[in-house]
Amino acid sequence: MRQAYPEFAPKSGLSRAEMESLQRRVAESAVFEDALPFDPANVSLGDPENETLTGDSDTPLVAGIDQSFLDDRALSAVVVLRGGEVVERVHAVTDLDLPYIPGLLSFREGGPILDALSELDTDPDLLVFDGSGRIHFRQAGLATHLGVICDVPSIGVAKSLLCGTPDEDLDGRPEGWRTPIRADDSVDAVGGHPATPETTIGYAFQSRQYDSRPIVNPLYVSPGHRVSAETAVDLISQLSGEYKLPEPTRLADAYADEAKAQYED
DNA sequence: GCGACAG
DNA sequence: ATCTTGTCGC
Repeated sequence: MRQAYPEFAPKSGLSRAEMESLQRRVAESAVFEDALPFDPANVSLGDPENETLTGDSDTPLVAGIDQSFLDDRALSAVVVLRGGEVVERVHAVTDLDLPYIPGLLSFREGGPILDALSELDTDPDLLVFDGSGRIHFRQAGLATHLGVICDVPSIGVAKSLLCGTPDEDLDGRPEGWRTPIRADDSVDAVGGHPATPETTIGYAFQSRQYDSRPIVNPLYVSPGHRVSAETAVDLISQLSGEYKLPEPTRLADAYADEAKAQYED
C-alpha cells in the first residue's frame, strides 16, 4: 500500500531528540476524531448464519499487524479480513537497528511493518496494531505513527498501559465494560491535541472474562489516526470474538509465529 | 535523586 | 517480545 507521508517514516541513525521531535510532528498531523471513509457500523466479523454480509463490498477491509523476532531481525505479519474472512496474509523479515525503548517503539518496528504492508495486494480500510496509539507520551504511539504515514484509519490495542490514568479500578470487570484513560503529567499537549486531566486518550476495555478463576486483564484501546477514542473501542468490540485479543491482531500474532519457523536457523 | 515505561 | 512444564476447564 502507498505511503501518503513517507517523510514521517522512521529512519535509522536519528538521535533520541530527533525521534521525539518527529513524533511531535506526527502527532500534529494525526486526527483523533472520526474521519472514516466507511461506515463503522459495517465493520464486523460477519454472521456465520448469514454469509451475505461477509463478502459484501460494503464491509471494510481490516488489517491486523503484529511482529515476532529472530535475533536481530523482525518478522512483521499482516492479516487482512473482510467480515471475518481472511482475504490476504503477507509478511516481511527485516533487520532491526534499535533495541526496545519505551516510547520509541515505532522506530524499532515501524520499518519492518512498512516492509510488510508494501507486500499487500489488497488495500485495507482500517489498520489494527499491537501497541498504543494516542496513549503515548507525545500522543504518537506505533498505531498513530503508522496510521499517519499511510493516512489510513488506525487503532492501537495494547495489553498493558504505557501512560495515562484510568477513570475507575480495572479489576474483575465484566465483558464489554470500558472506562476512559485520561492524560496525566507524562502526556504532552501536541499540535491541536490537549493533554489535560479531562482529555480522554483511550479506553480500558474488558474484551473477555471467563466464568472461572484467572481474572483477565483489560485491553487498552486508543485512536491511531482518523478515529475517535469512542469509535475505536466500538470497532475493537465489534472485531472481538472468542478470545481476549480482537481477531485481526490475534490472527496476525499467530501468523507471525507460524511464519517465523521458516527462518529459524 | 525517585519513579515509570507499548513490544 | 522471548525463554518454557504443568495444569485447569470446556
